[in-house]
Amino acid sequence: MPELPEVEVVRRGLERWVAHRTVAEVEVLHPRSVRRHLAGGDDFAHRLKGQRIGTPSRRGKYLWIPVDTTGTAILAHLGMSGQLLVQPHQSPDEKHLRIRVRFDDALATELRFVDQRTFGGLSLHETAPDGLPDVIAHIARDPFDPLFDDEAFHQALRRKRTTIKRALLDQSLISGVGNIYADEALWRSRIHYERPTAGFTRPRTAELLGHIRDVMNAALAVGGTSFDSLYVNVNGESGYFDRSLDAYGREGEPCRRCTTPLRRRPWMNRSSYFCPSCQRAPRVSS
DNA sequence: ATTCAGTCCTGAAAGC
DNA sequence: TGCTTTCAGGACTGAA
Repeated sequence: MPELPEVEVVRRGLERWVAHRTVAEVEVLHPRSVRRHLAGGDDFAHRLKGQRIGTPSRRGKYLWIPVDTTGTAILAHLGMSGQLLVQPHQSPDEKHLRIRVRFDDALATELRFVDQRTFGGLSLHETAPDGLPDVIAHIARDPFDPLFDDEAFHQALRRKRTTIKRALLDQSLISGVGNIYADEALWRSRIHYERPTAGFTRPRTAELLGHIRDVMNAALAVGGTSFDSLYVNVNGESGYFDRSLDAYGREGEPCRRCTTPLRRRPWMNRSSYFCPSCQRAPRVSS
């Protein structure tokens, strides 16, 4: 489940292996993987052919590669199971290969978008003067963006009538945080996922942001998180951070702070993992 | 305006 | 054994 650290690992791989190459041909093998490209797969392939691509950027879980001189960029989202692989031409096609990009050079490698569940995809979009693809203008800066505004984030939390985990997953407030790192950062902060944001104090917001940055930095340091081999980075290597998780996926296992068994609660069609002792539920709900 | 449930998808694992 | 059900969940859509 790629979140910010995993996407950043992919971005770095793309920067190393495909930046500044010229596209020879694009093959779209599944229409759903280009569904955000409204003109369709043929148009996507045609527009990229012969174009030189630039250095990849990232905001939250989105990454994009500018297409030189066109004012557009290839936007990528990995969804749940997407991978961007750089593979030798002769490497056999992956079972869930959705898009292939061949290059006009002698490196003998191609870029492949592989995605079992097809929640992710590639598309081409116009870019704003700052380079941001227009369709992700609503995505907030992520906590590693130098222009992320901690104070503005705090004030936004205070204004909302929602609970903290919903807010963390709201990509228009803060981007890059998904279910896993939300649970991890809340555990580190000893905050229950249903705590209302309206009552957050400035120190509490600051501590939470600090833990979000810490846990994501730790994941980045080991190359991302992997649970079931669905996530592989651009060089085909899995991350190992899952062994370091303190909350996510640890139902019934002892809290590493207080030994209380962790709990799992169904939450918004997914799960929340927490320590019932360290992370006390707010007094009343609704 | 804001919040929130429903929807998409595949395959592993659990249930019967 | 083999079929059916459940679960994983990011982000968009449209309803309340």
